[in-house]
Amino acid sequence: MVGIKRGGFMRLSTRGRYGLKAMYQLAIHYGEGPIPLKSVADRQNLSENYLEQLVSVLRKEGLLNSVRGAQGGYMLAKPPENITVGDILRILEGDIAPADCVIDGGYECENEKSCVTKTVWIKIRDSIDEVIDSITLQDMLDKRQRNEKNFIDWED
Amino acid sequence: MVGIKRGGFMRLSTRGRYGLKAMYQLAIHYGEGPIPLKSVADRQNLSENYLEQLVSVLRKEGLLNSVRGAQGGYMLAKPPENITVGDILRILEGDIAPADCVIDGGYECENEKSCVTKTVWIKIRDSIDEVIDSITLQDMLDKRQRNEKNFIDWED
DNA sequence: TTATACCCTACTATTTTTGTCAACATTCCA
DNA sequence: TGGAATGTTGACAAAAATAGTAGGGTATAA
Repeated sequence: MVGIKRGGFMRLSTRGRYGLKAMYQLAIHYGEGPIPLKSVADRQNLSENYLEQLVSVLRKEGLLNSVRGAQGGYMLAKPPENITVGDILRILEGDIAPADCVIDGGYECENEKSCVTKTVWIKIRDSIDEVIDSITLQDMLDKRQRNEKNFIDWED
Repeated sequence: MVGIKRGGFMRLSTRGRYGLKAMYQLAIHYGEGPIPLKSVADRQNLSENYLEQLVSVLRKEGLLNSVRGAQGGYMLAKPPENITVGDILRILEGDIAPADCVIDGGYECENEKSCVTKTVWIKIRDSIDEVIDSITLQDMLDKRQRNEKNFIDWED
């Protein structure tokens, strides 16, 4: 079984996972001015340096604004209802693509028109797209509201 | 951008991709007796040794039967309509899991009950499950039938 | 008895992931 | 005005996963 075992399937990397958690946390504090990344990293026990790399990309792509210096930090560049999970994941992880041949403008295999497995990858891709594009940060905040009874501090 | 760039997202490894292609090819020849793996590997320009590792797992899990010796080969252990894409991918790639915390019996994070990002991973997982469990090899054969005008030899 | 083909295990090269580290720039506040 | 807080950037590196390669063994048909 060497070279065969595998941890999982369709897994997101930490980039997407940490990134979404960070964005969610910033959404909770939307409207409160800049939030230092250190507070986000501490809460979630992540490397601040590593998270910084992710957040930096989100800023360049226009999802976050930053304020430098003391009392600075990061904040959402748009209201939570205008940012979807898909926006975040695509920036951090790239396009959704079970296989190369379903990336727009990407590699195409020789038998493009009749490739049957490709139709499977497309269905998978479309179904993921539908889910992540339909959930906004505001939806997540609403969900949190409904969970308030079980609320645990570190989520904020 | 160092350490930041990434090829894609929710990508299958070659294990799942090659494995499904191989199973599809064997489905095409279902009922014709054992098909040598070499013919499958040649058609798809894959390493026979590598494909053998994948196919070996599929056999152990009961999706394939094998016949050793000259004129031997592999064949589906069940009719194509009784084998789903999900059966194949789960055997080769493991359980579907955008994140560890959504694997049954797997790791659970501290704030289990109120974790909002987890609900996102669950929705993604369920939507993939629904797609791959609903497509059988027979469905893929039917699709091929409808594509017959564009039919290209190597797909067989 | 020989060629064909499955069976099994070990090894390795490459790529991706997941960070670390250090130097620097900007801003606030005492 | 100076230092502490904070964002900005790029180089580097350890660890894990992926994608094979290699080669010997075993069973069977012809």
